[in-house]
Amino acid sequence: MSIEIVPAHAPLELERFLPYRLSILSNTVSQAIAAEYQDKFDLSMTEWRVMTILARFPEVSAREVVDRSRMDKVAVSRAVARLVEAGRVDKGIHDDDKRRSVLKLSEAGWAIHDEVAPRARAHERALLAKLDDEETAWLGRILDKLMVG
Amino acid sequence: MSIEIVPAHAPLELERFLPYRLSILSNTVSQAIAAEYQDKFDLSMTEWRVMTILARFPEVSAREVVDRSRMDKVAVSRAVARLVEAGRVDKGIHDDDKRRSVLKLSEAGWAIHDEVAPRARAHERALLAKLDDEETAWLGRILDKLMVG
DNA sequence: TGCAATTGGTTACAAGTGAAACTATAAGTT
DNA sequence: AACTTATAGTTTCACTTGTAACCAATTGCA
Repeated sequence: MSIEIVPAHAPLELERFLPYRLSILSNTVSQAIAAEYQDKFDLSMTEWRVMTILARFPEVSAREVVDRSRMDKVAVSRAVARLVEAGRVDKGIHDDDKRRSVLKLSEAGWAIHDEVAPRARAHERALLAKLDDEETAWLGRILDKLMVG
Repeated sequence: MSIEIVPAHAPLELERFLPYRLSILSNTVSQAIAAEYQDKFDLSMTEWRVMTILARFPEVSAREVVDRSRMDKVAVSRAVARLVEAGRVDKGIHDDDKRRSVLKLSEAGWAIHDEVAPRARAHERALLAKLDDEETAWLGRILDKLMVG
């Protein structure tokens, strides 16, 4: 006959706890990528993300950047201000709505983008290199499912 | 005959970019869990993580908390200070090494732990409920592989 | 034993961040 | 048109966070 031992408190095992593992993994990867541009270009992660949005969707407003990036409104405002200040983003005013900004990368902005983007992709490849094709495929599908709802 | 258009800049597609997706997913999940304790117990995420470590490994030093949690030394120091201040952690000094702290949850700390831990686990379950058993198994293995090296 | 190097932990300062208040423009209502 | 409401974006203030400097106890070693 076995005696079942009921633990008094049932602590979480942090290192097996999915949200924690996701957090560690995500931070590790993001910081490795950020290291590619933070020192070299004096660029924050928020600024870099704004730049990637502007690279894909030129001439958008700050609002659209917020919508597309899940970043905070204030964070975007500040990132844009710094990017404009540094001459990396050109900022105009929308013709039909004077509240709206019209943002796009400047030449200098594109130059940075074109240097950083391949390095970012290289990090993604390095990460995926740890997986075989089957695992990579599963990961894609699983993330899709986890991210809905 | 098809004309191949070579994009001038090859921008990242943020929403398919693995590091970005991990970041969004991780933040969404972590914030949902944090919502369980931040307002109710005035507890930061760092403090909660320290508490989970102390729940599993009573009588450890701050150094051990750092080692086990991948958190920053200063962050842990501050979290512990607040937890002690709030009467949730008891802090002693190691017998053989007077630099070392000896930390453990107080009664009040355990009470909070025992209330929050099941809610945290419920979030994990809710997340995994989006996956079937096969996907869950793959996810575990994949995270293991991604997190080594 | 004495002194430099190391380690556990805290403090100080600067930079980053979020919530709320604010400005300016636009849209809707009567 | 006059007035309320909503939206785009910025600023302010309090709080958090990260880096580096720091203090005190311990270890290594000449």
